[in-house]
This record gives sequence, C-alpha cells and structure tokens, in this order.
Amino acid sequence: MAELEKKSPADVDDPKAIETAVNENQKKLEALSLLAPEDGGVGGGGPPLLDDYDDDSQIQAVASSGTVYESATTFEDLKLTPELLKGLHDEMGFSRPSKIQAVTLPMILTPPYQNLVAQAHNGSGKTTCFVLGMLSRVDPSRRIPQAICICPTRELAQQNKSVLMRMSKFTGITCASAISPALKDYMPISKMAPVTDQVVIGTSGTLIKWITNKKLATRDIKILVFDEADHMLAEENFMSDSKRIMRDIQSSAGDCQLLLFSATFNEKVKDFITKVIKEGNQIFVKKEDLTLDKVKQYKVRVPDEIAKIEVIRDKIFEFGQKVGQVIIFVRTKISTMHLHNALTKEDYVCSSIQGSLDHSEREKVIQEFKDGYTKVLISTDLLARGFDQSQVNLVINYDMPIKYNSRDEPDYEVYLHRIGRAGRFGRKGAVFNLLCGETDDILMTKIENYFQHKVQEVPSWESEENFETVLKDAGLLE
DNA sequence: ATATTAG
Repeated sequence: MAELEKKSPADVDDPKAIETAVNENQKKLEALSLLAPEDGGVGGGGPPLLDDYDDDSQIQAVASSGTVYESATTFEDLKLTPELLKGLHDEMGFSRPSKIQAVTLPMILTPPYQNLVAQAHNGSGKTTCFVLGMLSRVDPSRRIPQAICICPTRELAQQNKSVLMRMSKFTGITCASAISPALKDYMPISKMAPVTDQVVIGTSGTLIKWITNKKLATRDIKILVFDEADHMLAEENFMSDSKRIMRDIQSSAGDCQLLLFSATFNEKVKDFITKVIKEGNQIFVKKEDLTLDKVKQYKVRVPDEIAKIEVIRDKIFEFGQKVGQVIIFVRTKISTMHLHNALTKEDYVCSSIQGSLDHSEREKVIQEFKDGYTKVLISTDLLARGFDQSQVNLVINYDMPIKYNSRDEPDYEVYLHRIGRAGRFGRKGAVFNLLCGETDDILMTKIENYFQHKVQEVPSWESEENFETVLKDAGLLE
C-alpha cells in the first residue's frame, strides 16, 4: 500500500512533468490532482477494465476559471442520468472511468460549462469523454439538434456515431451522421428532411452543406466537439471549415461549449488553439510521455522496395495473422493498390482502403475488417487517426509518414496516431517500421529523438527467428 | 503526400 501511495504523487510533483503551456493572461490557475482513483488496492476481479490502463500518469491539467473540479472515482459521481449509467455499465461494459475520463468528465459536465482542450494517449477512452458530454447536455424531449461533433473522416464519424448510439441505448436520444452519401444513395439536398436528431456527428463538408441549406438548425447547439482537434484546426482546409461551423453556431446560438480532443497537439498547434480558445480548461501530455509502453516499436532495414513486399509476405502473413489483425500503412493511394495487387497476385488475402475508393466500397472494407473477416488491411493515412479495432495488434509502416512538401522531415503526429491503432485500451501490440535507404534511417532517428524513445532493430529482415523473437518480446506470441 | 466538400 505504501508503495502505491508514493508512486502517483511523485509523478505529479515532478517539475519536469509539469508543462508550461499556460497563458500568462489566465488569472487563477489551479493544478489539479490527477491521482488515480483510490481503488483501495482491492484489485477488483472481473473482466479487464478500461482503467486497468495506467499510462495517463503524466497528464497535466490546468483549470482556467478558478473552478475546482474533483476527479471522478466512479461514473456515479458524475450525476449522470440513470439511463446513461445503464448504458455505460450494461451496454458498454464499463465499470469505472479511465484516467482521462475521471479528469475531464467533471470539467465537461459541471456548470458553468467551460470549454475544454484535452490531450490523452491513444486508446485511453477519449471518445467516451465527449460522447458522454454530448449525451448529458442534450434534452431528449426536444427534437432539435443540440450537439455537433466534427470528424476528419467518414469512417471516424460513423465509428463515433455507433459508440454514441450504444451508450445512449436507454436514453431515447437519436443521432444523425452528416457524411456524404454513397453514390447509390445520392439525393439532392433540397429533398432532404430537416434534422430532428439531438446529436449530429459528421465530416466538415457535409455539415456545412446541411447548415447552409437550412437542414441542420444550429440555434439550439449547446456543445460542439472536435474529434482529432489538432488536425481539424491546424490543417488548412479543415481549419477554414471548422471556423465556418463555429461562426455559424456563434451567430445563431451564441456561445456554446467547445470540446477539443486529440492524442497529439504539437507546440505550434497548441499555441494557436490556446489563442483561439481563450477561456476554458486545458489538459496536455508531454510528447516524451505519449508513446504507449505496451506497444513495442521495431525497425527493419531492408535493401530495396521488393524486400518490403517479401517481409510482408513471408513474415507478416506468417506471424502477423497469428497475433491478431494487421494494418499496413502506405503513403499514397496508388501504392495502396500496388501493394494490394502484388499480394493478391500471389493468393494472399488482404483488403485495402483509401480515399478515392467508392464510398460504399469503403464501408464494405471497414465492415469486413471490423467483423474480423479480413485480417490484413492496407491503408493510407485515412485510417491513421481514431480507427478503433481492438483486434489490431500489429501495425506496419510500409512507408514512413513524412510532412507535406518534405522528404526527410517525419510527420510525428501521424506516426504516433498510426502506432496507436495497435494497443487499444492497454492491450499489447507491435509496430514494424520498414526502412529502406538513408532517408528512412534519418526519418526513424528523428522520430526516436522527438519522442525520446529508442526503437529496437530487428537484426535481419530475412530471419524468421528474428521476427518470432521480437513478437514474443512484445508479448504477442507464446 | 493524406483527408474533407462539389452532384
């Protein structure tokens, strides 16, 4: 017991763990205690829980308003409706809040409803935070949109909607997904009925289309959520869409609560966002503490591009499928197809997805993968963020992620999001970075330095034994 | 490069 008590306070007291991203103009700042809920060391028993995952210890929060929030030990502490509690326990199977949920839910749900910018590790339960936020703030008896969530991809919007629908099972709240329909379902906007669902989750383009065509009334919006917020507010096209939606809501509904969630907020984005979102609470994680301990990263040096395909074929298909599902990330749409063709030509079964695939085809590929029919999925960065499939234990970086207009500058955020597709909710996972040539070595080294995390090398790309050994080390093989 | 619209 004494050991348990010592551990967490040390993390919070460590001055190096305390971030300095606090605006000077914020008057009263109160660092919050982020200690894990005291579970008395009972150990609980029962199925593995969301909050068995304990890597959030380095989270640091700042309350800007002088409000003191008490971290929630149980979902019951949050004064959620009985219907929502039933959804959490019976439908979702959650028993206690994870750390990010324990910290942010009081901030989201306590009046006066403050804005929140929150960063937390991949797979730590951010979706539940903002879904509960939306569900708690809408009035189920009023059939008009009251909450909007903006996502970067159709897939993420649909995934978030399905989480929300499960959680809201006993509440009577309904949800619309604002994504462009598959071609076969196309209908002119003029024929569309106005939205009466309380919650709308979608991609920016379609949300704007619905708003400008008066199909989505914004005058009663109380809460606006940005999933993958750093991406939605930093990347140029997304940013203008996001600002536009914020303006529309502001002009018709006035101030509404803003929730910004992501696993990554680089310094530039953090600066920008804390300027735009002046008031509210903030939670950030140091980049050095952001990689998941349970997801082991490896680098594999290969002599040429052909060798990458051989590694996929002989090692990944050999071992990868044994350990669960696999996602292979490539840089371009065209190489998605090339790799897919190269593998299918030799009778290996896999599927692939990228943005120019027909919408209904995309849905089919995702459904088959989520149902477990396909084990290996090749993807562009379409799936880099947010995609949640607990069976994915292995991620392959066939191409390293690089910044736009650059050859040797890695995209650190994309890297972190990609590897976060493995190791959902504290599960074990492994990542293989396939490196070919000097540039890839430079990229890998920069990534190691940025996250202050040494990536172990697989000695020989040709050795089955080597792959077997590291997968055992990662805890994926017996 | 990748993603989101446009009909």
